[in-house]
Amino acid sequence: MSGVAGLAVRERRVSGELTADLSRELKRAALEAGAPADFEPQLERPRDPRHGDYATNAALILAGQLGQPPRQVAERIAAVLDRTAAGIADLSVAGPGFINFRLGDAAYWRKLRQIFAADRGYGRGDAPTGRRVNVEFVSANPTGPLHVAHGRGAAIGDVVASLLEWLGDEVVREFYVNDAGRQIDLLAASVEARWRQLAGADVEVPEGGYMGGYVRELAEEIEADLGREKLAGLDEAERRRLFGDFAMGRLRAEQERDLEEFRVHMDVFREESGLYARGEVAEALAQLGAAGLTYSHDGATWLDTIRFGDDKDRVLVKSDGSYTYFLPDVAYHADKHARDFDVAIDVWGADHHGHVPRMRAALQGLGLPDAFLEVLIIQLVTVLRGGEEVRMSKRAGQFVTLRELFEETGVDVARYFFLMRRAEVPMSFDLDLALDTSEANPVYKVQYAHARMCSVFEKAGVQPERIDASEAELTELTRESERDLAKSLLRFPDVVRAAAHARAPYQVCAYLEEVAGRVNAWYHEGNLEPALRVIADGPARPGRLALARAVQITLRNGLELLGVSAPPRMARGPDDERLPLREGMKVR
RNA sequence: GGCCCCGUAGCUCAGGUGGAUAGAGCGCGGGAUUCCUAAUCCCGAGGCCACAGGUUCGAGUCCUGUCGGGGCCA
Repeated sequence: MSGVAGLAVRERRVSGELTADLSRELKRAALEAGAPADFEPQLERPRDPRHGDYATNAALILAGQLGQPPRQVAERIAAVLDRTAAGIADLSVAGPGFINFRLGDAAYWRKLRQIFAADRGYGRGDAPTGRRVNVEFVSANPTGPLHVAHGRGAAIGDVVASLLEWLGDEVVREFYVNDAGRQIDLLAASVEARWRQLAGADVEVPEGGYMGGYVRELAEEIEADLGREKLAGLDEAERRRLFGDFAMGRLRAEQERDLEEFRVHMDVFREESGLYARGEVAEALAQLGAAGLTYSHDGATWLDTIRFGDDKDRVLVKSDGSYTYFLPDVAYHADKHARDFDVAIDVWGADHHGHVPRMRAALQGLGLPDAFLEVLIIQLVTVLRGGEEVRMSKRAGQFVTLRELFEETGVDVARYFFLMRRAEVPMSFDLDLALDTSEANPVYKVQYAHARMCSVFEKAGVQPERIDASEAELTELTRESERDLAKSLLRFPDVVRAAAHARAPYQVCAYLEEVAGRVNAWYHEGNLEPALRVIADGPARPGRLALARAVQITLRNGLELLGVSAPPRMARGPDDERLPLREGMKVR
């Protein structure tokens, strides 16, 4: 969506107090070198760390304006820059005209201490933004269990919501319940057909009906609950309605229970039937008509969406007088706006991406701001087992349910796997990898790095909450691995912000894996040289324990943001015991 | 036929507003531990960034077209 891309904040571009002095002095130097008064030099983190902690391409940009070679401009800026005031330890002009900076250690250690103070708040914004955001996701029809594709949307929607909360937005997690349409009638008819089959009747599930085994179970349940005689005594329409309500109620409860166990808590379940009952659907139709955007053709009522960029107009009311699914959807979004949200983020499956232009068009027709609606398209999920795709067919009622998936892999693994890929790329969920407890599995790598720090504190006999260190103590940390690790930890707030703006949880996963890698490399040095262990006695011990504490806080907060647990220890059985049941997952 | 997403190492994927020698994990080859839990770490091999043009001092990145994979709509 263009709205999303336009909002993207690049994490490589940096801001914040760590570089405040440098930014200020750099600008001063650039002005002295002849830059226009409104010139704002950009700092970025070089891809290659050997180029320094930060770099600026200011000279390359100014070269054109000044009519001088970039390197000459760079040299000039470098010459007039006050290195002490900028807090830099080192500077170089390189490549086509980049200026690279290395900060003095003091800046890092000063900043690291703030992690202890922030603790659970580390990574969160420090003030509410005042923005109200509605994140609508999953929104499965109440006609069957949630399947794996819902799981991907659930995990991503939930974490996008969390990311925005961390920024300081007020966020509502919402599930839209399509409880009023044709699908519900079909569900009722399907249950009824199964119910009649129970008595030996020779009837078929209707065309397009629901074939899954759960439909038969529902029929059995309703008969057990109410008794066959009572059901048989009802007139057909009434019985049909009863079946529909019963089935829907059960399925909705099951969906909600699955989500809760998947650690997704919805604040609001908004029902389509309520939109009708409150007259909001008719109201939306009237408003669009009053705005002169509808017309009659072939007995149907059409919405002129072409004028807002759709490729064809859309039907709102069919020639038989019934509404299309599109009209209540429009009313629903108007309802979100009426509930005072500043932004509505819809998480949709790939099969709905074609609906985006018409929805935007309709909302524009209602006078809503274009930026109100943001749509996140989640691409398909295929499940792989033994390298083979587990075939799913909705029509035949065959699919792997979300519950089956997370019961087999565990919620942590399932959530993390859904989160670690960009939403707009189709993903394959590799069950063999998910069930692998070795280094191949990134979830465990991150959790393990966290557990290691917990174990260190236990060994050291210190309470992590009490750990702090003076700047002087931190200055004892002189190893490259320690400096690298500290720098990674300090990026966390920037990573959260960038991931939030890009609506991209996967960036948090990538970051946590990077931190875990650096933690392990640092820790490992102690395996080779006992004097380098975190808990080894010596002048560096307080600083190392403090660094370990900062790691613990950062990884724990990062995992919490993803809804993944951060256990204090990782229990692992012997190799032959770590094979969960591969046949456990049924296709239902 | 129209529209959307994607094409980067054997596999799964990062690569930002065009910028320095294109990265990670897995897999593969080699090495490290009687360890503060090795669920780890270190080294190595492995690339016409699908293809062809264009814009630019500079293109994996922007533009056009072609091919290939997936999806949506008729």
